[in-house]
Amino acid sequence: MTRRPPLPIPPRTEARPPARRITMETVGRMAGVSQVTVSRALSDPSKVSPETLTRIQEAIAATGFVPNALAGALASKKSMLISALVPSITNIVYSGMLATFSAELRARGYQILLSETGFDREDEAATVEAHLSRRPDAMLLTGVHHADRTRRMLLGAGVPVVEVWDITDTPIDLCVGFSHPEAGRAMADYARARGYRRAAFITAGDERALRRGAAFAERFAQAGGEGPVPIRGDAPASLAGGRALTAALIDAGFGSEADKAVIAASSDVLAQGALIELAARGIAVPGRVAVMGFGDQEMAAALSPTLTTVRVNRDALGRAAAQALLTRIGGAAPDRQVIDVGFALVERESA
Amino acid sequence: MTRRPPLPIPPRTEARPPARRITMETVGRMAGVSQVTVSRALSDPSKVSPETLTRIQEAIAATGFVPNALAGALASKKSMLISALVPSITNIVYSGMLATFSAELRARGYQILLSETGFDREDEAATVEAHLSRRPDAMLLTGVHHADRTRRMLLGAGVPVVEVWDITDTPIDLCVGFSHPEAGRAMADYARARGYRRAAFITAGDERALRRGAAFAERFAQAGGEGPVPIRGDAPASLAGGRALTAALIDAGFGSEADKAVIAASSDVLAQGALIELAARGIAVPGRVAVMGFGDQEMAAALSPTLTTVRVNRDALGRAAAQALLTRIGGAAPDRQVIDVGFALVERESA
DNA sequence: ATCAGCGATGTATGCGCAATCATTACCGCC
DNA sequence: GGCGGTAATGATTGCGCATACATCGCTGAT
Repeated sequence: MTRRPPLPIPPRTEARPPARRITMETVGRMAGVSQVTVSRALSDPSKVSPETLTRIQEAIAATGFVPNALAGALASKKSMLISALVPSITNIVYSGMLATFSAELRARGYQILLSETGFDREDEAATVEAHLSRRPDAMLLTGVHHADRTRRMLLGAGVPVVEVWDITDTPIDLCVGFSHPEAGRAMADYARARGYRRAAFITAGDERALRRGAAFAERFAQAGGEGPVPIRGDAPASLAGGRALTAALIDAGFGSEADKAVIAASSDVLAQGALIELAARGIAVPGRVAVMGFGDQEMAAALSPTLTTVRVNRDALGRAAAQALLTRIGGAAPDRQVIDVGFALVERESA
Repeated sequence: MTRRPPLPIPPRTEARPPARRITMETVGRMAGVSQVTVSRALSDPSKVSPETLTRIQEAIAATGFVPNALAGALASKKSMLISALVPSITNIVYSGMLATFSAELRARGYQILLSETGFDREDEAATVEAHLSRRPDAMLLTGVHHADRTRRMLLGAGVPVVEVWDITDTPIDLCVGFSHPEAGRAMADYARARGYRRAAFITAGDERALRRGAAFAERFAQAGGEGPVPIRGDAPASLAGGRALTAALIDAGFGSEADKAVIAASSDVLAQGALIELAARGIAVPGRVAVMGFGDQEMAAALSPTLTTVRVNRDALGRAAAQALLTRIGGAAPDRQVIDVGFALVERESA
């Protein structure tokens, strides 16, 4: 059942008439002043007499003049552009942080140049170079592992940089995030404290998720958990992926014994997939198999059973990143180069 | 249980040394050629002798030169920037389309200037103006309802524009989307065809969702459905919202009779919330109450029961929008101003 | 009366590049 | 052997604005 109306549209718009270029010069002439005065009227109206200001504003309204920020940036060496590189904008984890980050900066007059870089370092380097050519006033990068060339370019350009979603002792410049191994260990500690004796970790393929998984597995074993902790998965996080990974675990005998078992996931979406698969198989959660997520997305509290997960404050992260950059742009040395925003284990019904 | 390590960081980085400005002039001097030759080497290497090219490339590598795209844009009147305005980047509906749109354009050397506009028209107008000041080569807008000022600015600027996610007979320039009333009616027709006698529509507050809801309600009644069709909701789409709206409906007696009843949602997320609430109340889906979603997100097929929904091809939408703009930028009049990408009703278990 | 000081404006310059036009050397051709 | 043609390069200009500096008229203090 598909609709695809043909919709015959009259070709109203031919090639557009070449817009007459309106500049400050044009506006100034119309208002009887010079270009500089128009510039001043826009950047600091208090420097222009009220009558002149009025005439200029009328001329702007009459012509529909919109200042050319490219020329402005070239002359002033301030682009009012902030560049942002994230692995994926369809992932709520990044888009949520970005939304706050941009809102914070837009309020200060900055605009956002955005690129997705996937999870590839060379790709990222090329994107960084492309962004640098726009002379952004600052740049946001995701993660702390970059190609050497990326570091060199950034250092050479002298642009304020903030790396987010991770922390490191050797930031390029600024850094806002939390420790992924710590988070993995916190999940393991929680699982052991609740008495789960066997565990599995299902994960997406991204590097930070894998580090959480590795730390989880190591700590769970150290803390007296039984047997090796299987780590499964390397696809993008999706509900279907969570279901499939869980199905594979169960089919392989995971959770079949009387032992209390827990499936830890690298994201709430994967965890949700696990919940669905377990429900479909009639396996009680957390009675027979428990489930832990990561991220504390909006849906975590709305699922049934509600999802025990790790909360990372995306808003705080985005806001801190924006503030750190603004401080840096302002010329001040920020009080801290590395800001650990931490995380919190949220106990709910699923584990 | 919260971790927030103090992490004392040595203040390694003081104010950065002011980067010595490297320009084509600098590079040229080092390579023993003029600025123009460097420019040519970058834009069309075939115009430069192989030996010269080598020397220039070495100089570029040695200096870490990155061309200034602001100056380039000013001189050439081509910014290689595409501006995109979406209501929300955290909504997969828009971010999914955007991902394809940007990928398509990035492959052609364009970069994306992104802003969220919420659902406010005046806000949008201000953002459009800010974007126009960067002299983008084209612009993407969401929806077809804009402030008069927005239309005027855009027309005046002569920038190629594509409006997405909706269609209209009076596009600003180009338009790629589908008919929301048609989609609402298609949902109603399907529901009636399946024999549901009573219906409710739960919705987010955005204008397109409301138009789908209105069309659904009208058609459902016309097609012999019983009683008025309640339309509920005006919050952002969320799982919790879906649960709450569904709970309110059930508490009000909806679905309590022997009549076959269906809850139609303005998005898959709301529908998922409905599924969860119904499951939590032990109400059989679709036996007692059926559920229909909208969007066919990845999770729709992974839920249990799987979700009957309306598929809109986000990739196709983003790709068509990008292609239409590229054609326009190339100076050609596109064969169609309005492209209806249609939609498809996907029949699954929930209705 | 005189001059420093201030408000309001203008002139001149250059940001870094691309586009246009000019120049040079060298090639083959009749 | 002179000429048109081409490849490789350079000189010049200006995109539209912000910045630095200059100018002008006026006020108030001395």
